[in-house]
Formats: sequence, C-alpha cells, structure tokens
Amino acid sequence: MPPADQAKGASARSKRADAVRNQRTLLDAAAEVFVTSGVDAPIRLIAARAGVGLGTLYRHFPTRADLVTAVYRHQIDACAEAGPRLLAERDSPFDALGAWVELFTDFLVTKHGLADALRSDSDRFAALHTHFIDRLTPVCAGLLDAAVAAGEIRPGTGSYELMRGIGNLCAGRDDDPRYDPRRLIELLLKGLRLP
Amino acid sequence: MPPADQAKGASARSKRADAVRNQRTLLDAAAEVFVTSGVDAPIRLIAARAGVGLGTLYRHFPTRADLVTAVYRHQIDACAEAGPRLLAERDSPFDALGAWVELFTDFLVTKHGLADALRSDSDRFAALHTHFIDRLTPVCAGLLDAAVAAGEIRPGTGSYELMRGIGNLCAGRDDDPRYDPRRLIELLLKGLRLP
Amino acid sequence: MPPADQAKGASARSKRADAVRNQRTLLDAAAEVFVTSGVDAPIRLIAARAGVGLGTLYRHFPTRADLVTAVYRHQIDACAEAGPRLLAERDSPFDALGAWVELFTDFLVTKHGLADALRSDSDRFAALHTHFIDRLTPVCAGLLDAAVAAGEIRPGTGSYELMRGIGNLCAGRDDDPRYDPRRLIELLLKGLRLP
Amino acid sequence: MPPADQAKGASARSKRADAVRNQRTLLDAAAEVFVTSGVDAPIRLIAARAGVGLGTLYRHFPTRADLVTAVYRHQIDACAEAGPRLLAERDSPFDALGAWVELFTDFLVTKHGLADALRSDSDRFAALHTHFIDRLTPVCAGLLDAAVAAGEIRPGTGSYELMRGIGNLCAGRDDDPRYDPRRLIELLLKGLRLP
DNA sequence: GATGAATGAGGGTTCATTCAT
DNA sequence: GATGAATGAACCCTCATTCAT
Repeated sequence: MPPADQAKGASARSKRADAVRNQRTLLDAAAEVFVTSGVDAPIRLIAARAGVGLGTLYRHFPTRADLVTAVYRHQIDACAEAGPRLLAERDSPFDALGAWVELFTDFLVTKHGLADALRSDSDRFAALHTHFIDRLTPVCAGLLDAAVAAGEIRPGTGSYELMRGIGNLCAGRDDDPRYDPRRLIELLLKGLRLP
Repeated sequence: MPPADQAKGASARSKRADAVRNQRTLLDAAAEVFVTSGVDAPIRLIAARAGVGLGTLYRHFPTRADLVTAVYRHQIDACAEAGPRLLAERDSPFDALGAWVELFTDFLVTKHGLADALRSDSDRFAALHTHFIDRLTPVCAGLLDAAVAAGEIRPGTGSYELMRGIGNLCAGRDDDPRYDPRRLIELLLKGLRLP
Repeated sequence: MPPADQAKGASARSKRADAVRNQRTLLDAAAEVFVTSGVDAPIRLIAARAGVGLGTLYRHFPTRADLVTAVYRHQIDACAEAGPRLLAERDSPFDALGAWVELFTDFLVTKHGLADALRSDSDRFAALHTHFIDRLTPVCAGLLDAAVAAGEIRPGTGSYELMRGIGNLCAGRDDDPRYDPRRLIELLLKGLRLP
Repeated sequence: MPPADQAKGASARSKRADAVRNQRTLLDAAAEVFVTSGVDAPIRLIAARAGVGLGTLYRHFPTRADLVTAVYRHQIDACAEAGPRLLAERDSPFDALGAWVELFTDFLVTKHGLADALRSDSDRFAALHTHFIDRLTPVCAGLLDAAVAAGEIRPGTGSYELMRGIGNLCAGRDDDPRYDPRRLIELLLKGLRLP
C-alpha cells in the first residue's frame, strides 16, 4: 500500500501529464497544418489532425493567435537568445549579423506559415505580431547597431524593416526551384555591406 | 416594319456597347475594392460597387482570377513594354534595370492588392500568376542579361527570383513608417551591383 | 410581340412576387415555430420549416429581431389602431379599455411567443421591445387616461405597467386548464375599477 | 499502526463533512449565479463560483432542476409553513391571504430567477415545478378557501392560477421603474375582494 | 444579357455531459 | 468522492456560385 501522499501526487502529476501531452499533440498538429494550409487553416482541421475534440483545442488555445503564438514561441525565444551570443562569439558584428539572419531565415523558411501569419493584416494576429516584434526587434537592432558602429554596414536600415523584409522574402510557397529566399537575403546583406 | 437586319445590327451593336461599358465599370469597381479590401474581397462587394448584378459580373469574369488579371492587364502590359524601351534609352543596362524595377515597384505598391494575390497559394490565382510571369519574366530577364553581359552585376539571379522577391517585399499593409519596400529593393540592387 | 416595357414590368413584378411569397412563407413558418419552440428557436428550424435555404432567411431577415418584429408587426399595428376606434365606439372609456385589453390579450395568447420575446432580457430584442412599446404604450395610455378622467378607474397605474403585466400573465405554456390568463386579467381590471 | 476501523471511520466521517460543506458551498454559489445570470446560467459558472470541480456539482445535483429545487427549498418550506400560521394570527382570512401573498411575492422578487425557471417550458424544470406546486398550492388553497368561506372574496380563482399569476407578474428584469409587480398584485387582490 | 434571390457548404464558438485520473 | 480535461452536438453566420425570371 503506497503512501497516500505519493499516490495523490502521482495522480495529480499524471493528470497534468495527460493534458500536457495533448497540448503537445495539438502544437505539433497545428505546426503541420500551418505548413500545408497556412495559419488560417480551419480550426476543425487542426483538432482532427491532432485526434482531439474541438473543445480540447479551444480549452488549450482560446483564440487562434494563442495557438499560433504557442506554436512558434520556442523558436522565437531561441532566436532572441542567439543574438547576443553570436555577437560575442563571432569575429565581427557583420559576421554575427549574417549568422543571425541565417538563423532567422531558417526559422521562417522551415515554419513558413509564420511569415504569412505575421503579414496578416487581421487583428487576430496582433498579439503574435507584437510578441514577435517585441522579442526580436531589439536583438536585431543590437546586431545592426554594432555593425554600423564597426563601420561594416551603411546606416539607415532599421531592425523592423530588415526583419519584415526578410520575413516577406520568406513568405509564400517554397516549392519553386526558381525562387530561393536565401539568395535574395544574401544580396540584401551584400547591399548593406560597406566596402 | 424596319428591316430585320438593321434592327438586329443595332440591337447587337448597342448590346455590345452596353456590355463593354459594364465591363469597364466592373474593372474600375474591382480595382477600387482590391485596394481597400484586398483581392479576396467578397464578390458581391465588387458587383455592388459597380452597380451591376452578381450574374453580370460572373458573365464577364467567370473566375476571380479572370477579374484580377483583367484589372491589372493594362499595367502589366505597360510594364512589359517599358523594358526594351528603357534598355534603349538609358546610359547603361544597370540604369535601365534600376528604372524598370522602380516602375515595377510603383505598380505593385500602388496596386498592392496584386502583390498579395500573386503570393496567394490558392490555385484560384494560378492563371493570374501565369499571365504575370509569362508577360514580365522575359522582359526582366532581358534587362538582367544585358547588365550581366555589361559586367555591371554579378550573375546568378534569375528574373523570376528577382521579380518575386520584389513582389514579396511590396506585400502587406503599407501604413507603417518603419517599413519602406523601396529602401530594401534599393539594397537588393546594390547587392547585385559589381564594383 | 408585347411592348418591351410591359414585359420588363411583368418580369420585375413576377420576380418580386417570388421573393414576396418566400417572405410570406418564412413569416408563417417563423410564427409556427415561435409558438412551438419559442422565439429562440434555431434559425435552421425556421428555414427548414419554410422549405428554404438558410441564406434566404438571412437575406430577408438579417437578425432574429427583424424576423420576430416582422412576424408580429401586423398584429401590433392592428392593436394600435383599435385603441382610438374603441374609445369612439364604446359607451364608456372603461368599456373601451376592457375591449382593448381583450384584443391585446387575444393577440398575446394566440401568438404567445411574443410575450416571451418581450420579456427576453437579451439586447437582441431591444428593437422589437422598443417598437412594441412605442406603438402601443400611447394607445393604452389614452384609454387609461380617459377612464381616469371619467372617474371610472383609480389613477396610479401606468400604461407600460399594465401592458407588461398583461404580457407577463399571458406568458408560458397555456395547455394547463388550471391557468387562464383571461380570468386574472379580468380581476386586474376589476381591481382598477372604482365603484 | 492505528486500528483500521478508527482510521476508516475518521476518514468516512471527514468525507461526509467535506461533502456536506461542498453541498452548502454549491447551493450558495448557485443562488448567487441564478440572481445575476438566471437559472439557465452555464453549469461551469456555478462550479467555478463555488470553487469545486464540475464533477462534484454533478455528483450532488445530477440535473439542473435538482440544483434549482435545492436552492429554493428552504424558502419554499418557509412559505408553506407561513400559511396556517398567518391564518391563525391575522384578524381575517383575507388579511392572512394578503400577508401570505406579500411573503410569496418577496420570495419571487428577491430570487427572481425562480420566476423565470417556473415559467420555463422546458422539461428540465418539471421536477422543480412539481415540487413547488405540491408544496405551496395546498397552502394557498387553504387561505383562498377560508377567505371565500368568510365571504371576503369572490370564488372562482384557484390557488394554482393565483400563484402562477403572481409568479408571472414577478418575472423578468426588474430594473425598470415603470413596472412594479407589487402594485399589480395589489390590484389583483383588490379585484378578488368582495365589498 | 442582366438581375439578384436562393442555396448550402464551410468555418467559428459554446457548453452540457462524460469519464479517466 | 473530487477533479477538470475531453468530447461533440448544436448554434450562428458568411459568401461563392447557380439559375429562374
């Protein structure tokens, strides 16, 4: 006979574990669906893909923005944390900027539903947009400022502009071999570079 | 009793005049609505704005893509025709390319619903996309090739890629002062330029 | 060959006739459904009962309140017009009041969904409530005032209070032989009467 | 190791105490919620307000009617017991009837969600309705009969009819100064009175 | 040809009720 | 016993598209 406390604890924990697993399942399903059908995909589709009821989805993510934000939060955070680290590790601020842009691009290209969500004019994604901007703009600005201070790039390009530009370049279906956002982004950086 | 022929002819001609006027009205209405509500605006809205019935709109433009294409065909054509002319007029191919890109950008920025339509993954706009590409890609390619041949820009950037990149940069709401697609497009060209 | 004008007119009229018939059908269906399922009955039910599509119902009556109002407007108007007429016809103001109350009661009892709608606290029926009050309160007030002036009833009871009281008494299912709103309303008038 | 019996007993007893407390909490919460959101308030709201789980609520009150009945049982009982007492205390049966009606009215007005519940045509409240009727109708009938026997009121009004009438008059939102159910109920009694 | 009424699929959201923990 | 996560039926509403007039 196990101590009551332990049993209770286990029960409580396992309960949470179930919900957590569901949340995880939902996030995975949403990520997949976002890729194939965009972030405006029918809620029902996501629930079905996750194999849960509609209500379950609503319980975990009351609004669509909540879901989208949750889907991408990890990566947003990882991206934000990489900025200062790269600045410290790399030989030059421009190097760091390049590496960060690459990271950012990878993020957008692989989870490119995000790029679409960010461009959505609807207010539904205002919160996501805000989170995104609040979290990453300062990081990008730090890299840009350092590169400007080091005389490596020309001034005049804001972090919001650069990020949104990169985001835009990454948007849309990416199955056309004639279009590679990375090549254009590289040109963008080349255009920024001072001799 | 008037000659049948004459009556028929008159009727046919006046019908045609009516139909043409209707088509014109619809195109104008659609252009306006696209600007304010995007190319995904409800069909009824356009019909209402034009003051015609829904059926009339469908008769003239069976699919949404037909309508969008028609709305922008004039400008697409103008853009296409400008390519060779600029190449002849300007001092250098790169100059001509720059001027053409500016023209293209103006087109997309002012009728920016178009940029969104072009990116739309839905098949609904496949026809528009195709027309757009078929008409403009060769023009842009001519300019790029000339600039490469003149040693002004580095090779490796295709016309489709450049155009879609510019299109992407122009997409989305444009009321944010922090984001100016023209600045980024300028950087893109700078990145393309050889010293 | 009929004159064009006439043909056009006939066409326009017959078109309208169709729509009018549908509207009529919808009103009848709604009235029936309101009786059996209350004014909060599912919209689909009403559309189905009328044998039309959902969209048709929405076209004719964009909001539920529009539908409810339309269903009862005729009777409301008839009731409003009866007030002054009764005052002129009957021997005494109290007589007229009694007759009008009877009319009003008949209206509520037969279409008793209305009584429920009027009591609904939701804002959805604010418009109906307002129409109802605006239209009938003055009529009832005229009758009450006349009876007071004639010394037939005691003062102190407002028209809104009386009407809402009668409405309340008429509310609810009426298949219980133990409850007859008319008897209570008669008592109410008796209570109002001065010796 | 403590005797098993004792432990079991203690546990069982504490469980019962717990359950009783929970029931009490639920009743209070429900009463509050009924006032603000009506007796049709979402079940979750009540559980949340009580700070217990949904399952707990369902365990104690399997149907909504059970809950509503329980919430009002005390007052229903008090009302039932007041009848004979008033008949004994007051000078005349009519006096007693008036006092009882006042009591009954106070009950309905203060807990006015009840009046709505009683009118609800749904079967959900059949049980409540029944309990309500079974308990109070005889009491009211006793008062009416006594008043009739004393020659104070005219015969012909049943206790069910009177009670339901009063209930109806008390229903609906009560924040409109133009409508006071007590005034109408007073008229009703006046109408009942014999000279 | 033009009209716009009708259709109904499609997507969003709430909430009563069940049941695993 | 208590918990609250999960379920899904039931509503609501919009709009692309068809077709009778």
